[in-house]
Amino acid sequence: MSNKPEGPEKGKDFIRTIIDKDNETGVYGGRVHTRFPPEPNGYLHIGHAKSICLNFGVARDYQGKCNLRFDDTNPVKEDVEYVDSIREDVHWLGFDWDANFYASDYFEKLYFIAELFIKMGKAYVDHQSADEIRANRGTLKEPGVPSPHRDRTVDENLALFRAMRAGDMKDGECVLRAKIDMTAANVVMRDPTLYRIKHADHHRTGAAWCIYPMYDFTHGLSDAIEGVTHSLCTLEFENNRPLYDWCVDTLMEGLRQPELFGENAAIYNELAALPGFNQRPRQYEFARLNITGTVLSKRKLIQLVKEGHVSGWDDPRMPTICGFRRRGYTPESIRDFCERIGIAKSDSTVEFALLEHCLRQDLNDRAPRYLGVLDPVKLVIENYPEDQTDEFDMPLHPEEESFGHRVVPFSKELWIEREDFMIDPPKKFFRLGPGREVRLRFAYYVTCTGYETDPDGKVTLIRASYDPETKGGWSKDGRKVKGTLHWVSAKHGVKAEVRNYGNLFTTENPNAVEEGKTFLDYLNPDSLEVLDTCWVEPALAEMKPGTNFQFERMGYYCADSRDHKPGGRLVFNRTATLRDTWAKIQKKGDN
RNA sequence: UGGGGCGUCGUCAAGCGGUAAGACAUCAGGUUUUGGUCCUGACAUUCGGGGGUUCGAAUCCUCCCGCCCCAGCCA
Repeated sequence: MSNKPEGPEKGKDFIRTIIDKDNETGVYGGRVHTRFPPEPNGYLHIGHAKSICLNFGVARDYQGKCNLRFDDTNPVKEDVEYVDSIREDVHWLGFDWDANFYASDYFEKLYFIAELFIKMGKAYVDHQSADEIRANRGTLKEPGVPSPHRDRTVDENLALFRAMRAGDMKDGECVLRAKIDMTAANVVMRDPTLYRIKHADHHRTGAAWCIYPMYDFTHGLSDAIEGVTHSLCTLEFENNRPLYDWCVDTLMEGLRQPELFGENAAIYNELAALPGFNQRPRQYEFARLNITGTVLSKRKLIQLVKEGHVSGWDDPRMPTICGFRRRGYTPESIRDFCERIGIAKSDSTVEFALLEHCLRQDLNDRAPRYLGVLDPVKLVIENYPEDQTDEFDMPLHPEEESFGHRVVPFSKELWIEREDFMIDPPKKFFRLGPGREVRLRFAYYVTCTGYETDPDGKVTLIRASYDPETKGGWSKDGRKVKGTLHWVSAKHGVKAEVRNYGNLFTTENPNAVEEGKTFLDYLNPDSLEVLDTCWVEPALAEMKPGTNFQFERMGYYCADSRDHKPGGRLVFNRTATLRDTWAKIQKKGDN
């Protein structure tokens, strides 16, 4: 299809450029292996989608592999609820892992690697309190001071570490630390903690362990064990890369010293035989995703859920994958978005409008069209016979005939949108007003002959006459109308609840808040609008939960996956509005 | 001079010494039985700033400025 001239591919991100280079030099023998490594301590959000699309996308582009690996090294924060949701969300996004591992799968191996480090004189047990360790770590500008336990003998350290594992010590009594450099300019390298004691049940390993490895120790080694080649993470881990390398390098060095293996030779030989130790993984960092108008930090999302500011992780206003799913976003639109934003190293905030564009582009192609009146006012066609009914065959998609048709009944009394009528309309208003003629979509031309109001001046009923010669919405005489309105037959319409969602926050950047305020002070009190007097065409009564469609002229909607019941209560979520140039014109007029 | 990163259109983002891609947004038109879609056009003489190297610099050197990350027994 593409007949572009050859040459260096344009627009490739820096990571793929690195991989190209690696493939040229053959460091990994052409292998490309990535992993998506979430901690199961919360639900995935759109920021994770960026990482997922990158990691799985790279594997796909290079015929490589991508693992799903749960970084489950902190049992007190993690739960199976989260691992289940993460697996579901990754699948829903359209990706499948070559293997699903857990860091906890490696607890035994990691433990022996820690022992190896001790035997190499590269790790020691420190009995300083957490406070003492912090105090002795120094500051960003001053070096740290060595622990008084830093020079314990190998035998002493080994005995202590084994006692840690055996459960002989209480939480916090001591830790295993890497012996690196207390004066390192990079604070991460000042004898980082490798293992801590937690007498806590783990969601997978139960009570088997009371010591748990730290992220920095676990991550690179897990990558190496799995044969990962390119370990992609976000920018805030740049400072951790030297430690990542230190752990992998130290292990490789240790594996070259069989005299240290002792009775655990089997496990060390197994490790040495893994591809990850001949072709060691490298970490690369890219900028995490920020989107205008929302928050993407786990802490804040948890707060929104726990404090009840939203109905749950899958509240359609949430930037979580399950929130977007329930809102009606398609996986295709999210993937398209992730491709368009690119991968780079500069901190950036993408406009929400881009995501919405991707969504609309996808839904325009695939959403069937229906008629629904959300804020109804009655329209009576005075010259239309009382007991007559027309049945209009209407296409489900304006451009794509393959969507087929459905039949929509029409009768004397109809519901139309309240905002489609004005008693005293301005010149650019193309809709209904006294004496004006408009088209009822796919039905007839009607002319407004009168209206009624209540004492407050609110329109309660509109009268009109129709032209029988315009059946189907065409006029044989070539007469044109400026406006086309959607409608629902009052006699045949079905009642529905519509939930319109707006921005969760009132500010573009809820992360940058005024002094003394929190992001919660910017919650939009009007982010959810529930309309429970809507009338929709009969065909929608049997719609399956989760189905995307468009209410013509109103927006993209989907049947709610929790509350919508075919044949029963109908609940529709607004996924997105249509682009609205009329609203723009109005706004201009106001100013 | 604590260390590590980053600065190209309003927002993302290509570009890697040969004379500023693309997308979103915005604006102006056209088509239209959705004020939708679609189509057309406009939109960085300039790449954080100053010097320098070069026939030629967003790309190389240098100084300066701004922003982000790091002192968890979190990830």
